[in-house]
This record gives sequence, C-alpha cells and structure tokens, in this order.
Amino acid sequence: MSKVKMKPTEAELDILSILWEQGPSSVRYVNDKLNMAKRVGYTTTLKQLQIMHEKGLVSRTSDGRTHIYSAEEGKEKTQKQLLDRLLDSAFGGSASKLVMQVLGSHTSSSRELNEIKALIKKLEEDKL
Amino acid sequence: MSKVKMKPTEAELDILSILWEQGPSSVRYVNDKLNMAKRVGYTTTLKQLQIMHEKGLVSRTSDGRTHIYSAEEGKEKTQKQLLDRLLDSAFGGSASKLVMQVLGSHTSSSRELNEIKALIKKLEEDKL
DNA sequence: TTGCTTCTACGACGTTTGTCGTATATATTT
DNA sequence: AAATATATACGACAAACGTCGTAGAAGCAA
Repeated sequence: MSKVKMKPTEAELDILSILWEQGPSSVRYVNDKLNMAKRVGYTTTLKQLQIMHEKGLVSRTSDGRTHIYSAEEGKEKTQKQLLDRLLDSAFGGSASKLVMQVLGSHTSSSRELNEIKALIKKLEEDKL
Repeated sequence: MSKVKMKPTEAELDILSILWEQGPSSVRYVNDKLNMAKRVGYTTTLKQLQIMHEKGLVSRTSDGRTHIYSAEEGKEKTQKQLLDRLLDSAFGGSASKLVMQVLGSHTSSSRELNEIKALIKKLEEDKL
C-alpha cells in the first residue's frame, strides 16, 4: 500500500545493489550474482524478490514465464535514506563528523579526493 | 564469549548514544532519556542493558543496589564499524561516493568544511 | 512421450529484535 | 510496622528476517 518509507533490510539491500548496477534482471541472474559473495539458495532469492515486490521496493514485468525485476527507488534516494539514519543514530546528526571518520579510515584515490575538494569549493561558493 | 564483532542493533545504538554522551548511567537515567524521543517501558530498557552486558557491549558496576552501565567500546570504533557496513552494502565500498552524498545533502558550517579540507590536505601529503 | 530442467508460488521454521508482565528483594515514606 | 516506590531478574511473546523445501506449471531434450 504505502509506497513511502520502506527501508530495505540488509539482504534486500544486497539485492538492490545488484539491480542498481545491472538494471532489470531475472531471479536467476540476481541469485547468481549473490552467490559470488555468499551461498544462497535460488528460492531464497526468489522469495526475497517477491516480498520486495509486495513492499514496492521493486517492480516487475514478465518475459515469457520468467519475471524481470527492477529497483523501484533510485540508488541515490535509498543511499540518502540509509545515510540519514546512520547520521542520526550514530553521529548525532553531524555530517562533518561522519565525513572525517570515513575519510580517515579509508583510502581514497587522488582523483576521488579532488572530486570531494571540488564539491566543497562549490558548497563554499554557494554559501556566499 | 568473543568480545569482537558485536554489532549493535538499532535499539542498542540508541542506548549507546546516551551512554556516549552522558557517560556511566543508571537504567533509570537511560530510560528517561530514551523516553524523550520514544515511549519505552522501564523493564524494556533494563532488559536491553542486561543483554548488552552479556554481549559485552557495556560494562557495569554497582552503586548500592542499582547498576551503573558504561559503554565498553569507544564511540569511534563503533561508528567506524557501522560506517564500514553501510559503505560496503550501499556504496559498493567507495568512500568518496559516500562522502559526496552526505556532503551534498546536509549543510555543514564553514568551520566544518575547513576541517574536512585540512584532513584532505593531510591525506594528500601523506600520499607523496 | 517421457523425462529433465527451470520457472513461480507458498508454506514452514529457526533466529533475532524489541517489548513487557510478573516475581522478588530492597529502600523509602507515612 | 505497613504501605509504597524502585531495583533486578527472568520468562514469554509477537513481529520481522532470512532460509529453504516442496509442489506444480511450463519449456526443452532424448
């Protein structure tokens, strides 16, 4: 019913990641991809996708007798939702604290750092 | 037994936040604090803390007959753990993507942006 | 046509999470 | 002392999660 506020679980997020990366996919494909990281039965993935469909997390169309699933919400929107939740629950709402933490403990390429610098510059200019 | 790898649940994280902010606290205090955001019964909080104690997430001492609980792991370590999880599951491991997302959708003060810039500069220098 | 493979559908089940109620012991108040 | 308030301990339970087995339809191969 309510399309809003559906936060994906861990397992659902794994599936969404695949759909985001690959686009509309069959259960078979999703399950194969999942099994590269973790052993999961086919019917498990099927059931998961069926539930996600009920929840409105994914839509589906038919190709013959097989179903093709697509992520309903965009990647960015879901990422933002999850990030907001973490930001709130673990970082007291301070975005910069979170950024410092993640930048400090993960290596980023020079190119990535440059992108971030560019974004900051843009943010500072907008502020004026 | 294993003290490691104990990832807190949502409810546990709410409690940890309070302990981080306040330091060692009684069940009563934690419950009162919790109830500012959400109605939760006293025994619920008590049970939660008891379980967290079993898991090793918190330690406790006695003050008369009341127990005083303290967060066992530091704030930073737990934050890192949760962030790693999200980074992995929702951002494909790209720290910069996550940073861009959070900086782009949350306002940060000039001072905070400066801190981030300083950190980036430091990271770039270390890279040479 | 008879079998083997590959779908979907659906029910079942063990765990984890979050929530409380009740029992019981210890203080505190009147 | 009796009544009230406040602690801990512990069991129970519903809902959510993740997992899979089995059944049955549809397609493919011998």
